[in-house]
Amino acid sequence: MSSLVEVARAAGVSVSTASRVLTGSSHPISAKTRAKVIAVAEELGYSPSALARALVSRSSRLIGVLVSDIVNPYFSVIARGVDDVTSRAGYVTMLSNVDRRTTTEINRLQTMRDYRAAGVIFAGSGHVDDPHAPELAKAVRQAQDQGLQIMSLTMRDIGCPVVTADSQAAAYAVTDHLISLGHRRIAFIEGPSGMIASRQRRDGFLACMSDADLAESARCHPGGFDYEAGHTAAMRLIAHPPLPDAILAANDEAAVGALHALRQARIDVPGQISVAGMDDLRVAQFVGLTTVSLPLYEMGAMAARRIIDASSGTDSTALTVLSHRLIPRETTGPRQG
Amino acid sequence: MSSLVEVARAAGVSVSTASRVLTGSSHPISAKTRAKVIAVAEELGYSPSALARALVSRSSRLIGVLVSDIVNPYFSVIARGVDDVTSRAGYVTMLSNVDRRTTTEINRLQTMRDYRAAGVIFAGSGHVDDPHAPELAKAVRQAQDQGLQIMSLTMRDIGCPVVTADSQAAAYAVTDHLISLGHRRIAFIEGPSGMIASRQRRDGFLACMSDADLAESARCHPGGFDYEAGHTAAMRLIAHPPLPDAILAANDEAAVGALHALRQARIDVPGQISVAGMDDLRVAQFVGLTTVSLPLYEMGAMAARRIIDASSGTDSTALTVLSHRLIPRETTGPRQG
DNA sequence: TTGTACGCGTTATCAC
DNA sequence: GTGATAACGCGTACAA
Repeated sequence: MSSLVEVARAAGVSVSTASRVLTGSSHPISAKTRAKVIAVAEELGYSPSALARALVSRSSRLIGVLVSDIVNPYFSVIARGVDDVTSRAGYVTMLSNVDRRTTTEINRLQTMRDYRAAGVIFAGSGHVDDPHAPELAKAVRQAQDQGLQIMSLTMRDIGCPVVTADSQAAAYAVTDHLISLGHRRIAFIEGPSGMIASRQRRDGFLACMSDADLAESARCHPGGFDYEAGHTAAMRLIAHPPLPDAILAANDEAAVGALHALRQARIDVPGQISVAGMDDLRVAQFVGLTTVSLPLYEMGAMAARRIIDASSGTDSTALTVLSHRLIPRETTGPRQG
Repeated sequence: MSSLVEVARAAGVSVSTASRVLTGSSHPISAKTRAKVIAVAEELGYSPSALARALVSRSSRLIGVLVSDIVNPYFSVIARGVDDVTSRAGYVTMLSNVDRRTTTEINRLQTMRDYRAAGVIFAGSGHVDDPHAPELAKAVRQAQDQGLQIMSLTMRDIGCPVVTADSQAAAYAVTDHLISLGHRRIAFIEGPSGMIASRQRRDGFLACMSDADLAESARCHPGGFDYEAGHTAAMRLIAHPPLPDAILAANDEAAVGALHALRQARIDVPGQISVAGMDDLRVAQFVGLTTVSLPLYEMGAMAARRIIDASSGTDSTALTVLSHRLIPRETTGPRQG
């Protein structure tokens, strides 16, 4: 309700003096007036308009994060990483669900640009051969021209710095783990078709199989990133024997779906077949799923940190790859017989 | 980069005219100039400053939501409900994790007030006998005085409209379901101590037991809202036979923890013991957990809707209670023997 | 150490 | 139909 002028008037000082006190400026102020101003501000319940502040400083302390769906734990962990950094720095996190739609991403980026966000983080992966990609790239460029720091958490050609995990290498690592356990015929349940993330994970799987001279016994099956997809894919595998030695799903949730399908069919895991996933989300812990941990929290946190630091001058690297880690648990074991 | 003045200048018109065109005002404008302005704006990549706009209109199109932890699916579903409504209305969602700390809530509310948010939604439950409650209430009042719409998704005395579910009644409903299956000795694994939400759920359980003349065989055990808490509590139950007829956990995640503890101990569910939870989150579907569905998405969506509507005059009800629904699944069954 | 005055980008009021 | 101009609330040179 009360503005700086009102505080100043009530304290019997000029706006500049009040401003200097309230912003904690280094400008010298007598202890008397400082105390007076602070007291009055407190009494009037003064709330500095971040809007006006941003208007004059040409950049707000707002940081946007674009996720596919915040209900997906993959993204909520990222969002948490972002928010922990932003709020600790006095920034505010703006969240938007884009449901993997590039046009929605463009829209939301535009909106956040309208608010003169300090930066925007693209958390989701793009589509392979996305017809809207150029349009997105253009929107990104415009935003950058206006001073926004854009960051992506996946490899996609939108012309901005990237903080990511090497998901191909991660897929390679779990696959290698399965092979080292003696498994040869390994089925890969793919992610949603057309997503860059899906392709990377599959490529990692195939690369590892190929390097182990097992290209022949690698099988890729259509799937998705959710429980149902994993469940369905596993059901199909069960329906067409022989069962593979192991199943690797493109992410944990699908792996859990597959796991349950196997258990429902009374197939022993890891006795008869091993199962592994990717991401190491909470659900993987719950069911004791072997997986590979991706630095999701750190990706969000680091991207946010970059944006904040960039505002104060530091220049950011174009590509940062954070490391993953294999997490062997109880759903994988040595090959029997 | 380019402001309204620049667009106006480049189009050879006044700022007012440019503004009228770009805001889609009803003010009459010649088709010629309109087209010209639009073309120029497009070419210059004009992005209207939502900041300046909010400054003059004294309210932004920002809506804040305060959650305990966005990684907790309970809250991410709420956040999704909020964001679906806000973004469809051209608003932006601000997200903040407060880790159940009232002082943090106050801080974040303050920050969102600084941005002249249209409203702020408190998603988390408060603490019983919270010493900071008065301070929060005061902060809420100040925010309201400034025009912010404050909403709470739980019953807590902070002086704002509430959109919630009757969690006590929900707990009553699952308990009743267990009783109707013939169970008598029912153990309740409580939520985190000191939370209002925990108390409500326990009260619902106790009320139902009492109404069924089973107050004597009701047992409450300390627990929490997470997997580990449920797991630990169940382990303790297992260590001290006899086992109860059924276990009700304060939420789904704890119930899943308990479920796994039982399975690890080779105790058949629901053969030897029934297990139920509350919330009906995704994990409950996965494991076939009997639970009660709370309208979390709807709560978030409706609260957001209220805020947006209130900005355009409609007055909001003080208390709205959305309905829950019992979801019987495979972890509960009739009492044996 | 304190005060004055301008500009940030819009919208809205009023005049032409 | 169109165009000045005054707010909105703040930071900040510049002056005193």
